[in-house]
Amino acid sequence: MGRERVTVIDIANAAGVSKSTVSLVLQGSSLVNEGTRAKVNVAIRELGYVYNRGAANLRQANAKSKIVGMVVNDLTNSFFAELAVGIDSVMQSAGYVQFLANTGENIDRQREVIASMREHGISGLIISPARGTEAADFRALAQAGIPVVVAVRNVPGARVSSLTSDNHAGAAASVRHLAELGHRRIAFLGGFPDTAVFHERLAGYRDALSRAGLHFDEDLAVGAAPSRAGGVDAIERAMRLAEPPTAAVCFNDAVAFGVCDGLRSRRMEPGADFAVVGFDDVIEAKTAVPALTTVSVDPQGMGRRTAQLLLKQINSGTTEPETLISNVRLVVRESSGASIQGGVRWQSGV
Amino acid sequence: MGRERVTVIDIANAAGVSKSTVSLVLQGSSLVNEGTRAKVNVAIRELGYVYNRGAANLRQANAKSKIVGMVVNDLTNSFFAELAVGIDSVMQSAGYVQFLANTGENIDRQREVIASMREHGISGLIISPARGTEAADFRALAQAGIPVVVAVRNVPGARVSSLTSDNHAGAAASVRHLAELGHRRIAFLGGFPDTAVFHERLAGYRDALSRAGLHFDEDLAVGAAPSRAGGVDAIERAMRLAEPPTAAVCFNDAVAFGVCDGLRSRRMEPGADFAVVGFDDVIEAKTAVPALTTVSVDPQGMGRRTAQLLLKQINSGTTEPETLISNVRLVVRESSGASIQGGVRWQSGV
DNA sequence: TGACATACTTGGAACGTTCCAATAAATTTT
DNA sequence: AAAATTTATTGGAACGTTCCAAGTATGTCA
Repeated sequence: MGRERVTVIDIANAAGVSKSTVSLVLQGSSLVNEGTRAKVNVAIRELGYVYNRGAANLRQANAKSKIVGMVVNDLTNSFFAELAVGIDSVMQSAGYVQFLANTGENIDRQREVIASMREHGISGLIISPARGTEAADFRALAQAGIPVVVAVRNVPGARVSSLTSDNHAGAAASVRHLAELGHRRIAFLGGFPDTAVFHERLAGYRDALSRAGLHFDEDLAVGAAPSRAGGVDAIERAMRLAEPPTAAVCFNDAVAFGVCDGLRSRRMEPGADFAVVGFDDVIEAKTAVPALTTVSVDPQGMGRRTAQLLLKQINSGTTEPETLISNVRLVVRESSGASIQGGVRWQSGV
Repeated sequence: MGRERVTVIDIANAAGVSKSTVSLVLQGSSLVNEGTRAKVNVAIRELGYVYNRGAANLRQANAKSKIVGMVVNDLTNSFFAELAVGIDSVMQSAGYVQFLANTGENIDRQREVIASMREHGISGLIISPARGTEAADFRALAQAGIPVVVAVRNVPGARVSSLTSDNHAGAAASVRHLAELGHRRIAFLGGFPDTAVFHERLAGYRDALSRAGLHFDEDLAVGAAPSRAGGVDAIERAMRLAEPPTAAVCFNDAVAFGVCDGLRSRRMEPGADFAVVGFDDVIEAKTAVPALTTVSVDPQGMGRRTAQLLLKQINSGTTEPETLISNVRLVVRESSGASIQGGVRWQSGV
């Protein structure tokens, strides 16, 4: 099995040239004669030579390693899986290969994997940070001149690039949609008030409310875990109000599904008796019953843009932070009660 | 920014010892005096030293690189995302870091990423191969003594380890379940007949059929793309038969969801008017309406086992192929019509 | 013809680590 | 007290590549 490694020297001998010439061929230099190049390439093929990037990278200390790191907080969430696919497609085309690590919101794991990736010589990092990530977690990388792009979630105070979705606009569009359908009591359900994402979405909600001539009722903004269970909880608290809402903008799709569950246990049908709007447009959103009206953020596209941003920073050698905001768009389906009419109900998502 | 790299020599000078001693400390050797070790560790911390695994790996040519590769055919499929998470958790604990690449069933991409990973010095590869992968695609790796584990899908004729789920048993259990509910016309829907997985599941279906005293009707086995659209297609063809089925074992969950869609467009309610069983137990299976009865293969657990198998091979230095089959279990939910009774319906999956 | 440019090719040093054989100092054995 | 053993430390070579300065032919110009 494990034969001895074939090196440039072996192919130099086989081709009757020096190792320097072989190196030039490998780099596609125009300095080398066509005939020599052909001889070398033959030898490469015949001996089954495999380029050793580790060695190459060791020599050119300053140069880039063609490896980037990618750290996500929860890969089982299809949003992040899609994000990863988007990033991967761009990186592959650029000749990069990527490390992937899942932190599962565990901040110690996150620190470990970042350190490990650094030892392996990544030339850039894309991270969807675990909850509780601090600016300090990126300081070492920044000091070493390794560009970092934070995706999806923001880390307050960190001087790194970021790409987030337009939370403000998304929430605002949801409110506008519900107001146009005639709703006057629109709730904002779910989410932890200690995150930047929460505040951005809440602000979009408030702004659109006042723009629609509705006043902001503090009781209608009910925080809860950004999960299905949190959604159940939130809708229950909201419906116990003296003047309950007739519609809700939810923090994300998971909350929206929970709200639907909660409504049903009160014998109300989402879409018909109460309008629900989500955020994220996860895969299940369009196949759920009723199909979820939600804000689509195109995770793959976001992944691609994130990758491009990182590549730009790697190539330019700058660590100057850049902040991008990804457009979102409201996808109207059934849960907001707008499209329920004759038959369409079962067709969507096919 | 990009300060000069701190090397063992720098910390050797700072600590007043030789680079060799620093190296010993880094490797946790017991040869070095406690006091010296402490001095060195202080210097490491103060200078912000980062271990250069590339250089280390270059020296110990034979040794393992602490990098493994992972290639999947479709990361957007939550099955593979979960598989990746399972692999990741084991690899992280073992101090490995993994490359991830998504091929999207594109065999050329697959070849490229495998080559690229090899240049980067992976010491093992886990792959869920793209359709059309041949044994030859792994030959170079095998020759270099790099262990390969094929997961989920088999590659005929390849002398590499594999870990697949027990397709035969899963399909058989589904049939048994449906037969016990009184169904006599049970269809097998979806899947491409040119894959090993298809044949294994079909064989399980046939065996269980005859064991239940039912005869195999060729018309009831209808192939189709293993996707939601394929499921719609398959159920439509099946229902047009002179003697249509009353239940179906589906190739996978995507097909099962398509079958549900198709049934509804014929005004039949899956679970009540027709029994549907899926395969895979993807995340959406339990939250769908009706919740899907399906064969659970525990993708995360499979990922963990796959990773363990690869680690074993890396550590033992053997490329001797090993074939593992992962247990499966039928999860009875609503779509097979077995559990619909008073209230439970909306509770599941919350 | 000699000076000079052009087109290739090359040996050796360097990158940051580990390993080996050698050494020095402290301790034990004879 | 010399020899042997143990305990700690070390300089230099090596891993596979790239880069640099320098080399050898050729061809061109005055």
